[in-house]
Amino acid sequence: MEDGRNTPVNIYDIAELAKVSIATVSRVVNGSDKVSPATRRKVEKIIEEVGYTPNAFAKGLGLNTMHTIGIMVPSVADAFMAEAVYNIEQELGQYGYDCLLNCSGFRPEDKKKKLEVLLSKHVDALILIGSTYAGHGNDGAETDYIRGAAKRVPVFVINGNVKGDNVFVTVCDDMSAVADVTERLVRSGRKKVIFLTDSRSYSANKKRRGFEEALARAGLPLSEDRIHYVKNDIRAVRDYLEKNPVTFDAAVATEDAIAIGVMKYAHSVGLRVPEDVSVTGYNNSRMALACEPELSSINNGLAKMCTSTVQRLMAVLDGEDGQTVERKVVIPCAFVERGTTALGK
Amino acid sequence: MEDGRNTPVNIYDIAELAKVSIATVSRVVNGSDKVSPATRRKVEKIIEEVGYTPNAFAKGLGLNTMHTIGIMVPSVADAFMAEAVYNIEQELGQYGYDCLLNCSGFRPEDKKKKLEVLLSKHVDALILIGSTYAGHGNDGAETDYIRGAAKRVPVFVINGNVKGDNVFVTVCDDMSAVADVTERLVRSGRKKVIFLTDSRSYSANKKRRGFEEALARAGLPLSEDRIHYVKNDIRAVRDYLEKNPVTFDAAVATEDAIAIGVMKYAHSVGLRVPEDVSVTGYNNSRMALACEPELSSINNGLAKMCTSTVQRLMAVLDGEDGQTVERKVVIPCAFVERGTTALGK
DNA sequence: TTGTATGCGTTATCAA
DNA sequence: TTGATAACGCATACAA
Repeated sequence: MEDGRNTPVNIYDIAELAKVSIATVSRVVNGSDKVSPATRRKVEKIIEEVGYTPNAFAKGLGLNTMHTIGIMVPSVADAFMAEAVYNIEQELGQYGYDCLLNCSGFRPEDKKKKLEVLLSKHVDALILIGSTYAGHGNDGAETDYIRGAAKRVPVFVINGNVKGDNVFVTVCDDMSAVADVTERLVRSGRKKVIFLTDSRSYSANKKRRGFEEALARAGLPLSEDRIHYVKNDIRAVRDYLEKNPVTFDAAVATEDAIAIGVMKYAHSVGLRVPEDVSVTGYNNSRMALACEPELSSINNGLAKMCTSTVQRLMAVLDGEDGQTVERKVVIPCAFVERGTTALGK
Repeated sequence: MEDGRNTPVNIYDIAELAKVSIATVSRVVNGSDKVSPATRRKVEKIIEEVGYTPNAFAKGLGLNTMHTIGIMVPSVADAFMAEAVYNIEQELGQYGYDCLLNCSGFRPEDKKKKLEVLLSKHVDALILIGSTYAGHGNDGAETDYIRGAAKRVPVFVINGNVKGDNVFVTVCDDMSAVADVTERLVRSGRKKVIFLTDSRSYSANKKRRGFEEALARAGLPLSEDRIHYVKNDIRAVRDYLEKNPVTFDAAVATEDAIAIGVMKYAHSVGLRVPEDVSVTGYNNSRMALACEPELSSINNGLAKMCTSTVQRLMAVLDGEDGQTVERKVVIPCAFVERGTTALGK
């Protein structure tokens, strides 16, 4: 043991060296005011000298918390998820909580398994990010595993609607956002607006409904070739459109990458953006600034969703168990117009 | 307590209900083969009925590990960091380890503080991602805090070189990669290649040195206006070039976003890519596919760096303390040519 | 194969 | 202001 590391020094060692009881050491470490200045200094000196650090597991065992929140996302490599995790991590840090991160993928059995892993580590609460955890937005069997988890700790879902006791959700108003932008495209003179998405999740379905209602309000037919399910991948979307000829003069996409795929297609067949076709993306990611022209995109208020989630999480942990904390919060979206549309006011 | 949640059931409860000792319950839970099938079934039945889960803190206290690795990045909102975290999380999960994630920012005092937070949670090891943690790549005072942490647990640094006992590093061969691509640009007939970076980190300095050596080998002068320090932001780079007129026919950037900023500038002043100017990026991120034409970029072998890191981490935790595990691994980079260069073979 | 007893390192209660 | 001691819940060496 000459390398200096792995020197397990505990509260008894400190007590012995300082010639006090472990209770006094504990008081010093935790900043109790029931310690005389003299003994405090004495104990602090020893602690400093031997480099004592309290054992977090023992502390956790006694207090029944290690101030850790479990975060689950399908993949943190996705830009949207990454930003969500970043926001949440920063906010939780402010309150002295840390993040146990878990990437579950999209397969239901994996989600369940990973959720169990997180729970087994005795986290204080769970935050699930992404509409993939919400099934189709109801309280059906597909989200039973979330309600199961909520029997143990409070569960917060971002961007998905799940009903259940001890389950709190934060969503954005996707439907209105898509309806608004679709309506504005039509009013600006576009005759054939198409809708592209990569998912049938709760969130994607809300967007689709917004699109369909806007068409209905405008008295436009909802033909089959208005709706397209594609992969969330620039090249895949371009290839899809090249292989499946659809004529359109505006495209509403539920992901920025999909929108850029549309732009790539337009470029390859000689259509000008926005003169010949308008394109709108979703999430207002950094990618929206990478293409040319820059992509108009819907900002879904991610930062606000994260802030609200963490605030309510803290309220719940602070013991406001029950009705005082909002079960569901809806954040409005904002359309950020750039060069791929010309909607005017 | 009628809501079913927060029902603390421990090993003693199970033992009592199953009429066995806690040792037997423990054996069942941990899959020991020293249990008769009959008692196993009996105990499992009770566990199932009352929904018993072992307390992770108590387990951690006894075994002195909770199988958790601390991950530190400056910001997980950055695409490169996010992908690194994703890779690592997936790999660690295979070995039954979880990630405590911490975003430190770039300020030295914050890095130290956050590192302390991670250590205070009694993680089994630390992984620091990004050359920002490496200072200037030496063993100077600026990285003392890392060696300090390494006195407590093994520390793994990705993309940065730090010397120290119990410190393991994984880097990519940035210098060769930049030197190679610069050389090829010159050979393809470019007269004035410029270099753009956003940092003076260990990694950025290696890239700069590669650029300078390539110029030297080609017998080209290294005038001051060859090297440019800019912000890692598309618009900022475009604005910078518009305000600081430099003539160039090729640009080597240390981030994809910087390269795209150069493309935006070229577009705004009517320069064609790649006919008038060649542009190369770094990290081969998804953004490289978003611009038009698609961006040639250097793939820094992130996936391989992560794999190597986790493998060696496991080796160290498995008790191969010492010399058997490689202290430093260098991963080669690969140039991915797309539409912004025309280097040929 | 099963049970008993102890240690792991805290915090908190209660006396002094 | 300080100290002794009991939880906290588990794993495990040792005994039976």
